[in-house]
Amino acid sequence: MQNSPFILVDGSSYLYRAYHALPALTTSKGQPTGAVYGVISMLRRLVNDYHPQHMVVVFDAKGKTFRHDLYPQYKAHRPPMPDELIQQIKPLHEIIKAMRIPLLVIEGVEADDVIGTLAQKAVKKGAQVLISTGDKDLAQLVNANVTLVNTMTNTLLDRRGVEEKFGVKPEQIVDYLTLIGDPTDNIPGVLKAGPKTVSTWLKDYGSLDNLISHASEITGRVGENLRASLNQLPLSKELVTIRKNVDLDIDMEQLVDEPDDREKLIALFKELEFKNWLAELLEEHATHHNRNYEAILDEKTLENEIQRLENTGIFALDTETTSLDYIDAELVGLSFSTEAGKGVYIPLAHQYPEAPAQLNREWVLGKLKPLLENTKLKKIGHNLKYDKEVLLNHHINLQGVAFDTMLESYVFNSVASRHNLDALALKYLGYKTTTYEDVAGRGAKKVSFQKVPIEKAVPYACEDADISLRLHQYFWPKLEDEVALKKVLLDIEMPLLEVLCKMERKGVIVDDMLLKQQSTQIEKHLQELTQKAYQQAGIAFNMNSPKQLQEILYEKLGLPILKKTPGGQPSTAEAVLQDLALDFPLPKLILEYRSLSKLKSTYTDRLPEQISAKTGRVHTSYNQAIAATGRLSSSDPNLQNIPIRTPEGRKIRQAFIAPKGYKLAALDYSQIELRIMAHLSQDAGLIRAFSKGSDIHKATASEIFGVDINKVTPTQRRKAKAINFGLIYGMSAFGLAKQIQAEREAAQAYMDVYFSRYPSVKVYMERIRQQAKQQGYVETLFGRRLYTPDMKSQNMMRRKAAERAAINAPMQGTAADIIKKAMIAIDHWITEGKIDAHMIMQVHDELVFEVAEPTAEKTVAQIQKLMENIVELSVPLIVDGGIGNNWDEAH
DNA sequence: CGAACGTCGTAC
DNA sequence: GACGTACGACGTTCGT
Repeated sequence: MQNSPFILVDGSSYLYRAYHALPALTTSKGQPTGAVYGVISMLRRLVNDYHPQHMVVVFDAKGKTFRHDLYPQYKAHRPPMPDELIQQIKPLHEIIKAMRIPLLVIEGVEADDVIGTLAQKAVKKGAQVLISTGDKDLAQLVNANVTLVNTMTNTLLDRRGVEEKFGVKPEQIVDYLTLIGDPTDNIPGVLKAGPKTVSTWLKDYGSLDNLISHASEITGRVGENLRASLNQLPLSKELVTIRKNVDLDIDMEQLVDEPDDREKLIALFKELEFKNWLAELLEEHATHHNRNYEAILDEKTLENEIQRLENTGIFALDTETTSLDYIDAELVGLSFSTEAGKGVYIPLAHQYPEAPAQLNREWVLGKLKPLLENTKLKKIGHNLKYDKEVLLNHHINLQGVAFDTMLESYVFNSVASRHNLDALALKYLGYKTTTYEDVAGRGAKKVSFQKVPIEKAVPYACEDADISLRLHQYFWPKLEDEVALKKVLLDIEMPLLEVLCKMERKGVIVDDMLLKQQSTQIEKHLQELTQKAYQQAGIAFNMNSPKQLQEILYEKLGLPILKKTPGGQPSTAEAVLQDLALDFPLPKLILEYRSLSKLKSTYTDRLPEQISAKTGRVHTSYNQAIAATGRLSSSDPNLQNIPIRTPEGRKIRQAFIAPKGYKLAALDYSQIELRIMAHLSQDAGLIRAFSKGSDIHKATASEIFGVDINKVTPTQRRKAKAINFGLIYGMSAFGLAKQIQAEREAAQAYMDVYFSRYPSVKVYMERIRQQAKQQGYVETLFGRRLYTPDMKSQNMMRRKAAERAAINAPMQGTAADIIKKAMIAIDHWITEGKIDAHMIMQVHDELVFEVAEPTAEKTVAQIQKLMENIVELSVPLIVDGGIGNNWDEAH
């Protein structure tokens, strides 16, 4: 480093070259960035290659220079700088400043002259100078101490290099350039004298002066041209000569490359969408950041740490485990953080050759148990439901779970695509975390966390606790300021975390023998269907492949194309096949095949595989921070989409059974979203219908078809039902038409009549649209917020979709809030009353319980009351309940 | 060979 | 183009 050169960068030459050489990059907003990118990548390379202590970037100033005074036609033919280039100068200068590289723009002189002067000064101070430029003119500055580098082409030019390239010595470059001239700068040379001729002349005569004295000796046309140019050559020489004595009031010692202004640089890279550099910067940010992470490997340190955590009273924690599956997961280590930037990691079960001795897991957990189970010590973490479950595997019941940053993020803005720690750190803290893949590998190379070396595990694990703490420090003040959001977090989501934890761990018994029987039956049926289909098609094909099916149906058999997929392909979707099935046999077979094959692959085959060997039950994961509206989602397996609508599908529910001495009870809210619509819109007609306890679809049919409620036909009710559901989903007349197989105009007429009968519903929908557009979000009854950024999208489709989502969200979201509140209340009631019942499943508007047989009826009746009275609306909430030996029977 | 994507189908 | 919210199976395509 001591010998690092003094680097002078000819910014202007690179700016032009980058602009012309590189593709015209722009940001998504259309700001041109190609030239900035080119110049900055060149600067970054220089810094990386040379680690210079002294460096300066020089740009031409705007306006005239002394050369214009000498020669008015100087650069007269230069076209003005293109707009796209002008726009890039400011951001470029800003980035260079943020990189803390000194930047010079001197009025009245060109960058070359500044560089020439600085080079001279630096050499006098004994420095080796490296001039980075794309301009050959600067070759005149090369000497024993000054070298050129073209960072774009990666070529160095020292004395020998100059001789090789130009055929003359560096001292002769000025004369060389004078004789050749420079058409771009409008500097005249000798006509017809190019590089070859001129280098020969200079080899023979040594210098321009000597050549001029012997001008008469030069033969031919060029000789004549030379003699004709004699008068203006001195001027040309003056123009091409780079000044080394510009008056610069600059202290060379101050031209120092300093550490970046990270924040500024991050902001600029974000703005210009230089994503790779941004990521790199954030990564460095993480590794270079002032962090204090330590492993705890001895008893004394652990005891001190426990004392410290107790004294602090609130801390973040995270667990490292052997598996993502919370039932099987075992602890590999634990991390804690009490202060941003600090963290400790207690490795407990790292196993690899040369792994250092770690504290005994049982001993550590014994020590930590009082701390973790202390309700007064507040815990912060990210997705603590998982940590709580893992700790339960070690007989520790984590208490004092005060803040879950995943839920904080979700309540703060549920629309964010993901709420995982890495994404949040980047989004809200500008912090690039070390990912699990970074320490444990990915794909085939992925190893268990046990195999991760402790020195790698420490920064990873501590970071998780540390970042969670910092995220809490970010979110909490913002949530505290918004009373409704704060309540959603503290009164709904945080308590629900505990309820879901119990439900997941309890699991549900699935009769695998029954499902396997069903699989066998389905398989037989599928075989038959396949054979029939092959006969119809005249060829064997993969019934599961939409692509092959498409070829058979539309190309081979020439069936009419009724609809195309968004990708432009003829659709083989259910609705389409249903239409085709009216006239052709194959589509009907396919439909039957598909529905059975779906049942088999997704349910009857898969569910038995998902029974835990450890508990003999199926344990789903309820995800609390996925659905933008506030609903839960379920996965691994998804127990929220078990079939019910068809008899064959329904049979799968018969495999969900209760243990001995218990029954399954299912309770669901009747028409909850429509009731919420009645409440939110305060539509008198709708409220009246619900209050009377009418069949709501019949009531609607009675209104829109103008018949007595007792005279409503099944068809009328079906249509009314379609309208009711369509409203909740923001459906258009087109959608409704398709749903009820009517003309668009007819559907529109139904909707018009509906709105005239229920005018407040129309007002309400319009109000929601307005609200979504103006304030950018809509709310549930309890103030849960859903942002609707696409309401202002230029894209009509996105805008319309955003409108529908905005209309649906308050209803779907309020329903979600209500059932969540009910779950919390029921859990509380079961615990307090020591009721022999377990909540085991939630399916959006339905709760499923295992209830002890003798008191099943009574228990269900009480749960029903709790559910119905959890909130008072302008219309009654009705809960239907059932009890049975399996889930199907319980309905 | 696995990741990413598209299509389809199940639920509320 | 046209119905909101999810999860997941399967096939296809793409890149390592």
